[in-house]
Amino acid sequence: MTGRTTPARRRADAERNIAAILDAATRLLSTDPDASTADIAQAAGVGRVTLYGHFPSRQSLVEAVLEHTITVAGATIDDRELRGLPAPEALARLVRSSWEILDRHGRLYSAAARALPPELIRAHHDPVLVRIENLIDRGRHDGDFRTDLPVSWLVATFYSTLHNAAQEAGAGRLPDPAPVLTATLLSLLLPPSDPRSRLSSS
Amino acid sequence: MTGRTTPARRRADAERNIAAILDAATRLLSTDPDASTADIAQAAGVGRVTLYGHFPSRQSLVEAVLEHTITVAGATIDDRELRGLPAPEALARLVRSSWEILDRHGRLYSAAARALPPELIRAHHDPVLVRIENLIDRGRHDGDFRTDLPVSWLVATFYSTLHNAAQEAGAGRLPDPAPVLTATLLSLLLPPSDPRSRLSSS
DNA sequence: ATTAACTCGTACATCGATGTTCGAGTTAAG
DNA sequence: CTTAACTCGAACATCGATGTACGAGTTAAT
Repeated sequence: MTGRTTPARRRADAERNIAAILDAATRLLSTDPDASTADIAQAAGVGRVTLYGHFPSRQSLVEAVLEHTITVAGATIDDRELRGLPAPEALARLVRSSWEILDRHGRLYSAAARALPPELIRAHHDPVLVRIENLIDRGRHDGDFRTDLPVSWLVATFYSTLHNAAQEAGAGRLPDPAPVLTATLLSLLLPPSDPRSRLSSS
Repeated sequence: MTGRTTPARRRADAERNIAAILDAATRLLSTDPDASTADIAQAAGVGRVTLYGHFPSRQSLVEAVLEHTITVAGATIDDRELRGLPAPEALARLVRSSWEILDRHGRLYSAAARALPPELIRAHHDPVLVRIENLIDRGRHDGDFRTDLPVSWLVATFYSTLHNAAQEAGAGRLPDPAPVLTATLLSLLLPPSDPRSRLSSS
């Protein structure tokens, strides 16, 4: 609820600052989930009081950032062109083009999890997560992805691996993440040929 | 430096409390990396002052916990019996028997990363991490594990997946983690048969 | 039984972060 | 140009966490 019930016409000035704050908060919170409002305000080139003028509490700011990130990521990860492709190819392209955005999305998501009550998190529908899940699901139905492991596990591992790659890349231990990431994710998702890596459906 | 330069004979009483504090700290910090000294003291059944009597600062406590965890994990993950086995089999057994300990080790490690300066972290040699790396390395030399991805990446992904499994299991989304985890890790480590999941060595 | 080690609660100083208030200055909008 | 919206810094209250000081009570060791 960042106040869009009434049009609430703001001055151009204010609008600009709100955007700057949101942007700075997104940037800072994705690297340090515990960034202070003071840091965020400074990074946005704005007084701390101004920040509180627009966001009544730190929590509401985090919430707005979450919503903002979900929107941005959802717009960027436009999968219309991926619809026609076989799932493995679609996933490879998706990762190659936007693993960074996906990772930031994931980080912000867990930053929000630290600062927001769980029910508030769950209240935000997350189209990105849904899309990933749909993609994996489609691959399974087409026989391109493995079906011996639960979908929820595959999705979780997908994000976990993404985050891991971003960490490693950030630490300089992984110069060119995209290809490595793609290979790893496909190893995870493609049907296992070796029986040792197949879950025996006891 | 938790003071083992001189024998420093302590009263049985004190010894017991130190153990209790260390134990409680390990327990709390592995779930919440930001647990307060007050919480830890209470969980240990000890006054906060007593805690500071043994550990001059929160930081030194975290450091002691890290060392303690490394020792315990190192003792439990005794791999003598795994030496003779082929790497994939060894890894499967290792995961099946001690993924929880490995995960706790990983969590504490990242908890320590939050509270300790990086150079202090690096100062603690970590036999567990080394062993995992050795195991993966051995598998690669034997032709059992893939060589198209960097070892450092495989190790990082190993831990990341472990942690992910613990998260999912904790949230009740993964009733029986061990087999799923084993299948996932082997998919990651075994040489890829499908060229789509193999890193093209450009 | 004596002593030294240890424990405990309470109280206090400090620090950093959140959120609020005030008042004076700027700036967009009509 | 006038007004209302907005911004800003400084100051303040509050809170929780860390770390210290004191003093009286327990408890292990010899």
